Parts: sequence; C-alpha cells; structure tokens
Amino acid sequence: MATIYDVARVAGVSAKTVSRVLNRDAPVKAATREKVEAAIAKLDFVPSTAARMMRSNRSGLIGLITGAISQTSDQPASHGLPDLVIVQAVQRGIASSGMTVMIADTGGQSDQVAPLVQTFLEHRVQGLIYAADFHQRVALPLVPKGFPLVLANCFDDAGTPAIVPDDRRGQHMLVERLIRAGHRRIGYLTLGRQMVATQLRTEGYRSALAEADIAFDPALVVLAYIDDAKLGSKLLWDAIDRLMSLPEPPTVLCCGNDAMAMRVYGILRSRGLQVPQDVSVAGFDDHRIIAETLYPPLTTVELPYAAIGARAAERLLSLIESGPEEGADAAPTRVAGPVAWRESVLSRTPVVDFKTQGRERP
Amino acid sequence: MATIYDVARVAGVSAKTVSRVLNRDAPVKAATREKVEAAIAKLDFVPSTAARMMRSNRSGLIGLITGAISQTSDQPASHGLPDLVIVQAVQRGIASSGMTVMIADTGGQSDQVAPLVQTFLEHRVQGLIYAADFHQRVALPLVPKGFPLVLANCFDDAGTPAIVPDDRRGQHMLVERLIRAGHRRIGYLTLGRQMVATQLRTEGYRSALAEADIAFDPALVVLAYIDDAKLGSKLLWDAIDRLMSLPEPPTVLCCGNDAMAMRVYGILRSRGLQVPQDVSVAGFDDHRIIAETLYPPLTTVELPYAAIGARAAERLLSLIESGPEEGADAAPTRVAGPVAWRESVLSRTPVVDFKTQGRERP
DNA sequence: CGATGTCATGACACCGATGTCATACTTTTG
DNA sequence: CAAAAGTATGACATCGGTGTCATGACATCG
Repeated sequence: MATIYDVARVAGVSAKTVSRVLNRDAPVKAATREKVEAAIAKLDFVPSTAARMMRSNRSGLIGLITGAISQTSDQPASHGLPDLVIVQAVQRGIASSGMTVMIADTGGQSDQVAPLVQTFLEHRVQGLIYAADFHQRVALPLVPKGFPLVLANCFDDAGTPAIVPDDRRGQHMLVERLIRAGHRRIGYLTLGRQMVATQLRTEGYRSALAEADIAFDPALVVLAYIDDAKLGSKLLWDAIDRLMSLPEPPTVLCCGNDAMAMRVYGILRSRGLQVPQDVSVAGFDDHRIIAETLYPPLTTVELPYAAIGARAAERLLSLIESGPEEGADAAPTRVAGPVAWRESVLSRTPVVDFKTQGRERP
Repeated sequence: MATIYDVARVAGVSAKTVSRVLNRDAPVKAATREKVEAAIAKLDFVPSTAARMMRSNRSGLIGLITGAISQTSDQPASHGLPDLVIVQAVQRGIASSGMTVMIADTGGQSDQVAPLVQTFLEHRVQGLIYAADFHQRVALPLVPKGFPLVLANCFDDAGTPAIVPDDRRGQHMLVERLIRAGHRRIGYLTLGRQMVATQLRTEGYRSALAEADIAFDPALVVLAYIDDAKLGSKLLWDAIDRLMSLPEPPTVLCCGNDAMAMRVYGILRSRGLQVPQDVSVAGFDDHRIIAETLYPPLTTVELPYAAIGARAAERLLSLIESGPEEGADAAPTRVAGPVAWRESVLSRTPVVDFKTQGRERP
C-alpha cells in the first residue's frame, strides 16, 4: 500500500504538503493541490489510521460488547434478537459522529468479557457500550475507572450510565389504555417472577389500576412462563383455565410478551373463544413480525430497542466529549415505548366516567 | 496511557525486553519477566495496536458491511433481522481466529457504501464481508481488486466468493418430505416472483414433484405476496380461496415464509378449516419465534443464516491466509438448511410405494 | 584451554502519519 | 519603499511499538 511519501514523491512535493491536502488544515495552492490529488488517485493511496492515531491518540473507535456479560446463568439463552437491534441502532448513532464501531460477542461465556475488553483497549477504543439481551442487572466488567462506558438494556449497582426500557411505564400506559377502552377485569399472564421486567411491569399494572380506582385482584395475575416448552405450555393452559373460570373472568388478557400472546390466541380459539369478541388480548415487546402478522393484529407495547441503542450511543458520545457528567447519574435512563394499539383489544362501550363515579362515592 | 518505555523504566530494562515479554518471541530470564510483568500491572499498561500495526502491517481487523449495498430499491426495506444473525455468526467466526470485526451499516443508503469501504481501508482491515438482508444479486462495490471480499446472503456476476442459502434444495427437501408423508396435491403460495428465492424455490418444488413422478399442476402455485399490508392480505385470502376451491384441492399449503404461514393459519381457521386435520401448512425460514410458538408448531425449512455467516467468515479467513483460491470460484457456495418437521403437517396414510407404482405403469 | 555456540539483553532505525518551527515568497501598510 | 503581515512550503522530530544487529556472559566441545 502506498504511503504519504510515495504520494509526495510522485507529486513532487513534501510529505507535509500531502498531509495538508488530506486534512485541509492549512492553505495549499490550487495547482499544488491538484498535483497531489492526481498522485493520490494514481497510487490508490489511502491514509493509515494507525499512523495517524499515533500522533493524535484518537482512534475513532467505539467498542460494543453483546451477549452474556455477568454470570447470572439463571436466565436461559435468550431468543437472541433484541440485542442485535440495539447493535444496529448503536452503530448508526456512532457512525453519525464519524466514528466506527467494533463489535464483539461473548458467545454466552461471561469469562470472555475480560479478553474482549483488553482487545478493545489495545485498539484504543474511546468508549465502550455493553448491550444485554434482556433487561437485567449486571455485575460490572473490568474497565479502567473513568473510562467512558454505557450500559444498554441493563444496569448495575455502581451507577454506571445505563439506558433501559421503562417497563413500569409501558405496562402502566397499556393498562391505562385498556381501562379507557372500557375494560375493568384485566388479567395478567406474567413472565418469570425473578425477571426485572416482570417486577416493574407488575408495578405498572397496579399503578394504572390504582389511578383508575380499580381494586387490585391478585387472582387476575398469574405466572405463565417457565423455560421449558412442554411444561410451559401446560402452565399457560392452566393459567388461562384459572382466569377464565373465575366468577368474574377477565375481559382482556395481558401477556408477558408477544410470543406468549400468540400462544394465547391459539389456546383461546381451541376453547371456542374469539379474539377480541369474547376475550381481548394484549402483548408486550411489539415484536413486529408477530404483532402485525397475527390475526387480529396484536395490541402491544413497544420495547424501544432502537431508541435504547440510539440513546446509548448519544450518551457515550457525550461522555467522550465532555468527560464524566456530574449530576443525574445514579438512576438508569428509562426509555418508554409507545402502546401499539391494534385490533386484538375490543373497545367495550365504557361506563362513562366510571372513574369519577368511583371517587364520588363517600 | 502508559507506554512500553514507561514500563521499561519502571522495570529497569530496555523497551525491547518489555516487547519480548509481551510477545514471548525470545527467551527472557524468569526474574526479568517478573519485574516487567509487575511494572505492566502497576502501570495498567496496554500495548497499542496502532503502533504495533505500523511495523507489522497487520491490523487484525475485518470489515463487515450490512444493509443496502446496491441500488436495487425495487425491494422493500426488509424485516431487518436476518442480516443481524449473519453479523453475529460472522463475528464469532472471525473472533475465533483472534481478529476483531468492525461493522458498519449503510442505513439503506447504497451511496454510503463507498465512504464506509474507505474508512475500513483506512483502518487497514484485512478483509471485507458484505451481508445482505435477503438472498439477492448485488452490484459490486469498489474495492481494490485482489482484496479479500466475501458476500454473504447475496452474490454478484463477477464471481466474487459468495455464500448463499440453497433455496432450491431447501424447497426440494421440504416437498420431498411432504410427499413421503403422503401428500400428492401440494399447494404453493409464493413470495414476489422477481425474488431470487422465489425462482429457486419454485425450481426445487418442481424437481421434487418430478422425482416422485407427480405431474406439475400450475393451478397449485399462486403468487400470494405483495408489499402492502392491505392488498397483501386480500391477495392471500384470494389465493387460498382459489386453491381450496379447486376440484381437487391441495392437502398441504407451502408458504413463502413463516410469517405468511402464520397468516394462513388464521385464514384457514376463519374458514373453519383445522390445521393440520383439514389442511396441512408448511413455511420457510424457520423463524423460531413463529414456528415454535404457533399452534400447532410449524413445519418449515431453516434458512441457515448462522451457517452462512460462519462459512463466510471461514472463507474470508482462508482468502486472507492463502490468497485468492484457484478453482471452484464462479458459483456461490450454497448452504442448505434442514427441514424442521413439526406438527403442522399431517402424515396421511400414504399409498405405499406410490412412486414405484407410478413407474411400473407402462 | 581457546574456539564456538547459545542465552539474555540493549542500541538504534523504522513504520506512516502529523505538530512545530523555519524559510522563501507575496502582499499590505504607514 | 521598507517594515510588517500573510501565504505556501519543507525539514525534522515525534508518536509507541518491533525488526535488525551488536554485545557480553556462560556453557559446550574438540
């Protein structure tokens, strides 16, 4: 590969002048510039970032780590996709600042994190992002303190800048919307209890009910997911059985995610119940390929992975530019996705101003 | 950041000795090594790839480009996921050789390809992979000729090494399997005709029929996809109407992809037809979250994205090591995914040895 | 025992850019 | 018109490692 000296020789100028043409950081006579540009084209010269970096100490690189980071291992290998959406969004955000993203995946081995970080540091990345495959608490990997680092779709106890989905608000908005559509008995089929998302969403579910002065009925909330296809299926059938045979059965079933909602469609149909005429169904994730393809299309809440990735990139860039920010550090940034309202939820002629009525009772 | 000279000073040795400790490329006394290692640890020294690269001229970097590459634009923005699975597989394959992957996404702008390639060249990547979001023909971007380049999930007319899914064989295997299960009237709801995959799969469909001496009936093959939600839905309804009201209707419907199969489930149910008792259904892609979650689980063909990514990485590494390979260059490498046989297809008590019977007829 | 070889280490140049400073040539200005 | 200011360019050191070669200390061998 040609060097700046080759170009200088061919163009009959000094290397420094070629550098000036490349960087436009000092005036160069038009005639000289043309000679240099001709030489560059002729030699297929491409400047070396490595050499450049040696002086400037700025690599223009960002490191992105995906896959298992901490040894939780109580969680199953995920569906494997959401973090990739984050990757894409991060890449776009970073690219818009002229930097380049290097990626590495732990392949599920949390002990791979250390060597990956080392490699990134050797490349002198100017910042690191870690993207998790589902909303979780992680134990921090080893980076030099003060090094720009942002967590996406996860958080830690050390106050590292983090961007996470606002599960609480997402579920709250969904339930609120269901109530506005006239639903009062709202069933909730949850994912595993130990998941961060489940806890937060349950809070959102309850707060929305509370805001509308609807009493929380524990019988309406049922664990309906375990990590085993066969048992999981039975669990879901039983959960629905239990809910639908309540004295006052729910008019809508909120599901822990869209895939569960898809199964619920099938189960309800097998029981002769039509969606949404007999029971409404709502999901979570806005996994488009499911939500839009199901018939009827599924009402759900978007898990804003793209927004999370974009925010993470943004945050990291600002950390790099301005150094560690002062305030507002402790809590993760929560990004709420909108409710995607589709035909799987029936609007029941609502008892107008039910809420006010309730309040007016002494 | 500390340099090798700082380490040398602290350890009381020369820089070169530190280098030797780092690279283990020459004998160093145990006592000296320990002093050096202590100094490295004390200073948090991390060697600079950039400086290293200047002498060795090997960056240890691979460039990966995703998103729109050529200005076809007749194809809609894809579902956006498959290429990310390829990204992950490529990353794993490359990482196993100790190299690092840099990624860039065109964000749908094919005119972004040139600057991205330029950036990669500036970083002195040792090879490039382009991963497309669906099986397609692409027009080559500008890379120095002889530069290691592999296409994944796409191919060009210039004979660039390419890894693509074997759509023909995939569909062939599926149909062959359906025939073995006793099906003779096999409906086929295709994706857009201009898609490479559609053409190849139709060939596979026909060849499997031919092998079994089943006459090809054009009435059984119907275009059922256009890029418009509303019109697409109507098209699919009509297609199914047409197929099911044939004098001899199909006993199984092959769908262009799993999402279509999911819709077909819904449509069939609305018509009072049970899957698979009344009609069997098969998909294509093995989009797990759909295929495994649908009830009944969907028989489909895996689109081996992970394998494609892995093969692409492998191929690129061999190109880098051994230089341009000689023979077997022209045709893309085709990777066939297995048939995922699930409960959406009914095994009809087959007319035993129908095939032989057919042959024996004069 | 001196010649030869191996081990352990250091001095120094070099990779390919850019920053600093010097210099020659122009143009502006009092 | 000379001094001051601006323009265009080059020489050279430098960034942080590694390759080459030299050197001194021992071990081995005929």
